[in-house]
Amino acid sequence: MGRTPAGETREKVLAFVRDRLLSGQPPTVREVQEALGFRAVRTARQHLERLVEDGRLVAGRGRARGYRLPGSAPGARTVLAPVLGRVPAGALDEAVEDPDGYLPVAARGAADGGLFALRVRGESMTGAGILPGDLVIVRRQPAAANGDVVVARAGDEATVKTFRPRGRQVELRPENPAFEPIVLDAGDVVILGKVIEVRRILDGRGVPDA
Amino acid sequence: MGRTPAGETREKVLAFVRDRLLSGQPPTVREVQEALGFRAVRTARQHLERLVEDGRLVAGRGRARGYRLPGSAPGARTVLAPVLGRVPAGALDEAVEDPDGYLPVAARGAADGGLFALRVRGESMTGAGILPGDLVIVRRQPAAANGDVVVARAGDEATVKTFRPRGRQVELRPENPAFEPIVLDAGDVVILGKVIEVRRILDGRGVPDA
DNA sequence: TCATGTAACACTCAAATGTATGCTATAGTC
DNA sequence: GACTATAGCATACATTTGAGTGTTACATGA
Repeated sequence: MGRTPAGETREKVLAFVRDRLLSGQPPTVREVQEALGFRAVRTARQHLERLVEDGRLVAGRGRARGYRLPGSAPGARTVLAPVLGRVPAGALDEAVEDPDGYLPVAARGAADGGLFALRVRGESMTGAGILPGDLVIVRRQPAAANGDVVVARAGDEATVKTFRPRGRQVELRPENPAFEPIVLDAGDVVILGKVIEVRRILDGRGVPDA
Repeated sequence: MGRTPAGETREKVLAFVRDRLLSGQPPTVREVQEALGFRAVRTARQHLERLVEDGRLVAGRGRARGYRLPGSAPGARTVLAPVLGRVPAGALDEAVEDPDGYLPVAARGAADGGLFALRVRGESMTGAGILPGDLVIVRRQPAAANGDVVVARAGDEATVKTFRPRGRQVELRPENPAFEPIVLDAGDVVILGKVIEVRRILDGRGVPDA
C-alpha cells in the first residue's frame, strides 16, 4: 500500500483519538486502525506510539482503551449538581429529590457532595454580571464571608445576593442600583450556600441588534 | 462473607461507574470489583447486570470498558472541552494540543465534537454579562448568524465579539460603549466558533465592598 | 419449615485488545 | 549507490477483560 505525506496521517490519528476521549469513549488500537483505514493493527499502534513519544498522548501500559490526553489524567473529576426548580420553605433536601436536571461541574476542593444549581430570576445582580436566566452553582454552607455571593432565605423567599455582615444585622445587597438592599437581623437570615460559579447558556439566542 | 443491606451496595456501584464515566475513564468489571472491595469478579458483574436490567446503565456487549449511562441518565451527555490558553495565528488544532485543562460541558445537540473553551480578556463584552476572566465555551463553526456572540480572528488576534454582518463587510461589535466596533471586509474575518455558554468561577473571590 | 430472592464467593473460559516479530516500499540525505 | 527514516502490511502472541458455571450464606415471607 502507498504512503501518505509525512506526519499527515498522524494528525488524523490524534484528532480521532482526542475526539473519542473528549466524548468519553476511549478507542482501542483496532478502532483507530479501522477509523483510519489501516489494514494492519501494527500501523495504528505505531502512530499511537509515536504520539506518546512526542508527548501528545499518554499511554496506559497494557490496559484496554488506555490512551489518555496529557494533563487531563486524574484531576478531571466531575460531579453532577442538581438544578432546583425552586427553593422550598423547608429543607433543601426535598428539592434535591426532584431536580429539573443536572449540570456537570468540575470538582474543585474536597467538598463536592453539597452542590446544587439555581436559575436566577430578576435583574438584581446584573451589576455582578449575573443576568436573569443565568444558572448559579452553589456550594451548601451555613455561613459566608463578607462579599460572598450567596443564596439566602429571608422569610419565604430564596434570593441570590451579595453577603454583607453589619454587626448584629445582615445586609443582602443587590448589585443593581435599581434595587434596595435587604437588611435583617442575623437570626432572620438563613444562608443556604455560596455561589461558586455562574453559567449562562446562550446556545440559541443571540444579542438583539441595537 | 457477609452481606450488606439490600440495594445499598448497588448505589455505590452506580456512583462509582458514573463518576468514572464522567471523568472520561470507563471502568472494567474488575476495577468495579476492586473499588467496592469484592473478592469475586462475579459479584461486581452481578451488580452491573442488575443496573442494566433496571435501565440505569447500558452495557456494550463484549466490549472492554463497555458500560455507559443511558440517554435519560443525568450526565449522560457530558463532553470535555479543552481550555485554550491562547489562540495562535495558525490552525486551532495546534492550540487544542496543549490545553490549560478541560471543562465538562453538557452536550446539547449532536455536533459536540468541536467544543473548546477560552478565557476572556478585557472588558469589551461586559454589557452582555461577559466579564474579564470569564470562560466562554465555543462550538467550532465557520459561520455565524446576526447577533451571535462569536470568537473571531481579525488579523493576528482572536476576540470575543457580537457578530453583525454588514453587506460585504462584517462588524465585530463589543458590548461596551467604551470600545469601538471593528469593521472589516468579510474576507478578512475568520469565524472560529460560536459562544454557546459563559462561565464564571468565583470560588475564592467575592464582590469588593463599596 | 420451606421456598424464594439477594449478596457474595471461587473458579473457568473465551473474546477483546495490547504487544511483538518480521517484511516491503517510498522518500530524502550524504 | 548506500544509508536512514517513515509509512505500511501480515501474522502471531500475551494480557486484559467480559462472560459463564456452580456454591454458600442470610434474610424474608408463605
